Amino acid sequence: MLVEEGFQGFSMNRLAKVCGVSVATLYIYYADKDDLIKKIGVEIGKNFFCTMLKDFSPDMPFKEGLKKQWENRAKFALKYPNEVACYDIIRHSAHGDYILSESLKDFKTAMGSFFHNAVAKKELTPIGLEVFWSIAYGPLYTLLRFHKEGKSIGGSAFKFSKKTMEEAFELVIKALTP
Amino acid sequence: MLVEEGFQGFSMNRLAKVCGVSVATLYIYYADKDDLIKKIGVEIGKNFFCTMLKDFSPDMPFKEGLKKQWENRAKFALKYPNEVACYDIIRHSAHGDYILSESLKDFKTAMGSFFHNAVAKKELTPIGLEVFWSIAYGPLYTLLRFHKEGKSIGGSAFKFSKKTMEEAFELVIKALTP
DNA sequence: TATAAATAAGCGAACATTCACTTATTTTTG
DNA sequence: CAAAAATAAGTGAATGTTCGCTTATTTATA
Repeated sequence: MLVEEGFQGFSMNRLAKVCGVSVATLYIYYADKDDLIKKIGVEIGKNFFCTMLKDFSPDMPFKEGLKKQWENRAKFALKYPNEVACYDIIRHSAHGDYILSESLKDFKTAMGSFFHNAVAKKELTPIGLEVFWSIAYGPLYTLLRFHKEGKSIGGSAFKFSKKTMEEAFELVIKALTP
Repeated sequence: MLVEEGFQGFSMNRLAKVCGVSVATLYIYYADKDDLIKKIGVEIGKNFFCTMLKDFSPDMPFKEGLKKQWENRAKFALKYPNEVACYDIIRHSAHGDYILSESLKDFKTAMGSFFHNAVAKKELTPIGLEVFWSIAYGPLYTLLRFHKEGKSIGGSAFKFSKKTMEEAFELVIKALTP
């Protein structure tokens, strides 16, 4: 409902009707509407970041590790487009901060280590953490947004593919490695 | 109101009260709530993309042209944070597609020319348009999002600066130029 | 030019509907 | 049969929207 109709079309009464349960039943499992939204957001976020770290270790060689993260991220986006879209909506709502801080908890430590390891091993140009992040993931996120919207800049049709991803990935590596 | 309280806290009656007019007056100028939101979104979007093209020409040398776009984009984000945040909220609502297609109309032609010119002049590695866009602007957008949220990955405080922007920009140029 | 007619702009109060949430009752389960 | 789970049927408050009416400005008429 959130994805298809946005926050405006999302209400407890309508949700209950669609689910085939009474409104009151919702309030057995969730304290209130905010609680429900938060819990959905956190649940998606947990899965999201858990998937991101699959077969990944902060000790991996930089290029290999980043590639794995791109693959995991892309796989999740393609497999669960609704969940991703829903997460995006909730993150852009008033609960955004809470959701993010809650779901990033485990993820951020792993990423911090990965970054510092790579710099120490001289596999990564020493730059600010934010700049690193923006170059390393910004392009991927942009491509996935194009895919979600079904079209790229200019309105022409676009579909995310392994080939597109690898083309972008090589350029990112070119930018980040000494 | 949209920025400070989100879609949930935004109603026609409250808007009218804050504006110091009657609710009925709003309906003289806007057909309904959706119409009002759309028109605000399109207005911001038009300004947004107009600013992006200030002092820019598709014939400029690639590096110079891209730098100008980065500067224009960053300047707008820092000067009108509320407008940008509002635009972001509306774009993530049910009206997102309409707003985007409406405000991108003029912008996309200029960007297409810029891209093709640069490839023809061999100032830009020949790649897919979407890959180009993702590398060229993805990092900037990511940095501006960090700035808006006031913190970067991991929760540490972050403030967008010219220095940060230039560090990222040089890496993007490194990735995109032959 | 003075006055009447027409139009534009705005308003408060009300409309039906929907909202998040609750209570009192019934059904299911162990 | 007792506890837990689910429900139907509400609650008042808030929602988007409209109605009948007033005030201010412009245009047309005598």
